[in-house]
Amino acid sequence: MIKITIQEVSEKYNLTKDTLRYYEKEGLIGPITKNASGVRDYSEADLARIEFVKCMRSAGLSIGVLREYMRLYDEGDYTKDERIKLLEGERDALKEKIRLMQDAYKKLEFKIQNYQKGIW
Amino acid sequence: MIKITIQEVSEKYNLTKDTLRYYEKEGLIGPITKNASGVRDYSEADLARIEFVKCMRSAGLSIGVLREYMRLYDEGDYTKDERIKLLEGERDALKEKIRLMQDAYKKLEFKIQNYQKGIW
DNA sequence: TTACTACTTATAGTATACTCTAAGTCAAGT
DNA sequence: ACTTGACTTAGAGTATACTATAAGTAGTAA
Repeated sequence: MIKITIQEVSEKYNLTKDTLRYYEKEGLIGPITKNASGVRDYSEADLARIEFVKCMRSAGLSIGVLREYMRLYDEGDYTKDERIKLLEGERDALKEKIRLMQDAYKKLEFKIQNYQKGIW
Repeated sequence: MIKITIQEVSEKYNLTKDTLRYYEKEGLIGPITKNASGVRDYSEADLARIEFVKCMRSAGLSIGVLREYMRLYDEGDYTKDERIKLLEGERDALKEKIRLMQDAYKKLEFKIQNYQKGIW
């Protein structure tokens, strides 16, 4: 009866079962359908959303922002513009973060290459 | 008598005074010399280190890693190889993080450009 | 001298994102 | 029937990085 268990999802995306339940509780994914015994059965759509959430979390988007985005989505089509604005804001913040990290990367690389000349 | 106050450093680097004292307590900077009244007076070398720490923090290097690096530095020249290894490790981790963020950036950009086609 | 402001310390509190524990349920194998 | 193992929940605990509070000191201006 159960097709995709939390165990399988956990292994596929390298997220702990606790994290998957936590994301669900926080409204980032799901609610996941459960069988008669209350056991979760993930759909393909659930998996696609998990992949998206994982990707965004790895880029530093907060739980709060992702929850807000999903909340807007659930509110209906009329929130589309607001959702796009939210995504644009996150995209711009991400761009700046990437810039800072690339700057740090260059500094680290220089420091490693010229270590003897460094102060610390 | 005092040349560079915590107030000035705070404004120059856009770090709160609390954060500057916190970094010092955690061994990331200083110890900063204090005048007879116990008030901090930052040197140019202190500032350079603060700038480095700020840059590395903005890239996500942890307090723990930066403390460890400074601890090794204080231990002496013989820790040089270990320090370089530490920096190389952080550089590689940073590279991977930049990759993940660029991936998320592209996904976000695509989602924004093709919003109507998206699922959420 | 008094008032004000900026500094000091130690310690407590907050935000974020998990991560773990306890107690219990359920289905399958022996 | 019993044991095993994976699932469930609610809620507590942890790690990281600040951030705020309280109580006190020191220097300056009126």
